[in-house]
Amino acid sequence: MPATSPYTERNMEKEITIYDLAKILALSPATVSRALNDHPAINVKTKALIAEKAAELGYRSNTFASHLRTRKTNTLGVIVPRLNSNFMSTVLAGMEEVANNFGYNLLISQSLESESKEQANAKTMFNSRVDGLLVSVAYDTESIDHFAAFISRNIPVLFFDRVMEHPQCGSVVIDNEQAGYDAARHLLDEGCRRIMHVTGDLRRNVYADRMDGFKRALSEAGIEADSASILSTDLSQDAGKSIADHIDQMPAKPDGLFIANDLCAVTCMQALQEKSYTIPGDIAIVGFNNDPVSQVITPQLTTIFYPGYQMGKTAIMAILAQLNGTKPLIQDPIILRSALIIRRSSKRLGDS
Amino acid sequence: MPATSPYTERNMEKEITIYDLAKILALSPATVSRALNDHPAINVKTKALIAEKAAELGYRSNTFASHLRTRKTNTLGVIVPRLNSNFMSTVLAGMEEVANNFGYNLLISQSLESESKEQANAKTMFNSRVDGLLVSVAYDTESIDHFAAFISRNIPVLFFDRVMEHPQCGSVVIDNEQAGYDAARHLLDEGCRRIMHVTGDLRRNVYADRMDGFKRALSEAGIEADSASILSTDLSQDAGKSIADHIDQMPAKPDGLFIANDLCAVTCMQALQEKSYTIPGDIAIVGFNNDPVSQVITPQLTTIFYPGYQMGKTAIMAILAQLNGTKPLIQDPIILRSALIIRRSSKRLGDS
DNA sequence: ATGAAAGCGCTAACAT
DNA sequence: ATGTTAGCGCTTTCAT
Repeated sequence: MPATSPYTERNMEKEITIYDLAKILALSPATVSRALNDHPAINVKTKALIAEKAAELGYRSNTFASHLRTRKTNTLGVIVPRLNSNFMSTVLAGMEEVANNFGYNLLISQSLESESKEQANAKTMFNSRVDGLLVSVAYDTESIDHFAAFISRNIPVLFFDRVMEHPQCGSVVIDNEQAGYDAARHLLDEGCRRIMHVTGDLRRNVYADRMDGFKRALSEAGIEADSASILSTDLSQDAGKSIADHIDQMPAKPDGLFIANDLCAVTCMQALQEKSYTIPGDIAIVGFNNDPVSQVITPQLTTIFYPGYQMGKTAIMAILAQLNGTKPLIQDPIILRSALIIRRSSKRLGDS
Repeated sequence: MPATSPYTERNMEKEITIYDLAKILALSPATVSRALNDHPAINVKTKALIAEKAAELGYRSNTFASHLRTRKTNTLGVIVPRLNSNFMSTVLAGMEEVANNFGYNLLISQSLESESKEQANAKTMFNSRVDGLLVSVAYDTESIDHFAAFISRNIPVLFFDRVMEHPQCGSVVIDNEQAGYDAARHLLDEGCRRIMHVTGDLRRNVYADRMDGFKRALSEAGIEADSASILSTDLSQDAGKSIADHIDQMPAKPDGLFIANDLCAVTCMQALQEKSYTIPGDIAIVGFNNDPVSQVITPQLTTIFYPGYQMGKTAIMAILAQLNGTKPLIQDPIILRSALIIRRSSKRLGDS
């Protein structure tokens, strides 16, 4: 075999094109193209003929030629902080299901909680010409300038869960303020009076809002949420241990603990138990996310149910609606229902 | 200016092409293209000039035109049974990291454990012209004909975790047989004599191999692994409960239990505890995967560490090596190390 | 070191 | 209902 150009070396089987099909069937490429796209003006019998031949010869549409013409990619970009959390992978599963049903592909990348990686991801997405972009921002993201290129080109950008405010961007969230309120209120109802809240980076809406709800519940109960009762951490498992140490050193220990993440809460709970604190007797605990671990720990962890799958599905539907012009722009955030799930880790009063 | 659509007036930033760049700089498109691709024959100063202007005008390469010419997409397809398991999302996180470093994108889809969905996914991947395909097959996949199109076109297909045998396809796995052996052997060492194994669909290598290892350990110990001691389920959480019911009804109950999935094992364990069995006293339990829940359950669950992140990274490296011709074809499966992690759920003998 | 020109495969006016 | 034709923006011979 003679030396060939770099591209012919790898795939030896020739690709069938609409020209091949056209020639074989003595039709024009245009007719073939229309038939393959189910254009109404094409005779049903012709369509059938073409479809059959295409299948027989293993024709496959060249999406790049198509995209080059149509300027549509049928691909949505997704940027998430991490892929490997139970919540996020559930969101992605929901997204994938809907996107797939509507003929869209997902280009997924993770920022690893870093704004600079997020910027790089955004750039890649932009160059990949995604039709729309779904983002849950990183821990330390300050600005959203890296999405400006999308916005100025009218490529829809939709934030979910960890959202940023922008007049041109939709968002899908849960009511974190209410969830935080519910959690704190529940602890109050169980008789807790010195309640501590462990939260994440307060630049993120999810944590700031939960804290606001927490404070509102306390203030309604006439309790001052002083700064000592709020601890901002990275909500990692390590943080869970540190929190237990911290509590152990406090002169006036809390009798209630609201931690904005189940994994962190569970680690903290175990560390406290090792130090011989009883849960919920000494300290009642509420987590967040309804992660599988929350049902496995003893005692089972009271937590907030977080509709990840539905959030993923909703986000895709919303951005597709925007793409198809079904809805001009979803101004207001779409708010999904979350719910307090009461389990043993917080039940201090009778009734069990 | 000719009549245009109402939208062109405002806000539609025109896409800059290499032709625009060429015209502005009084160069040819060819030079611009070469400069942008860092071709050695181009003057350094020219390159700098072009790069600067490109940045200034917000030029972005049209990957479709590029792909149309080069027949490379820099995209790898990934088909997994489900996105939302701790193991799989960890694998994907590893894949994404490496792929990203090498300038590749990931097109991810889930088969939802169904062969027909897997076939549809494969078709989409094929039409998307992925440069390579990574697959962990569905629960019920019988044939791999749906990957034939890739193989015949020399598009690398690499299986990971749940693999199929094919002379042209590489694979990345752990030594499931050895892991199964280790698990059973450990239970034997702890004094168990009536050991039961709960497994998944035996068409899948991961389950068949673990079972083989299990049987080998038992037979070495002179114990017959009769059919009654092996239970094939879907390894779901519901299955975990059913298993507990089943055991509760057995006349001669097992004193050791090896369940090929942590989530299932944990649910089963909780159900057994509810029935007042003590773990490990009455029944010692070993799971599989080292899922976060395994460290949270009381007593903590002995399990097999499964290097998900590394598996993801390794799989991408292997397929890229094949793509770049660095390695012609990885005939033998790449086997990653797994490890038994002994925790309290299986410690029946002293030493603690 | 740079340029001219020919496509890659498809779609969509604009014909007929 | 079908055909003609002109690009979409890029890369890469082959020339200079």
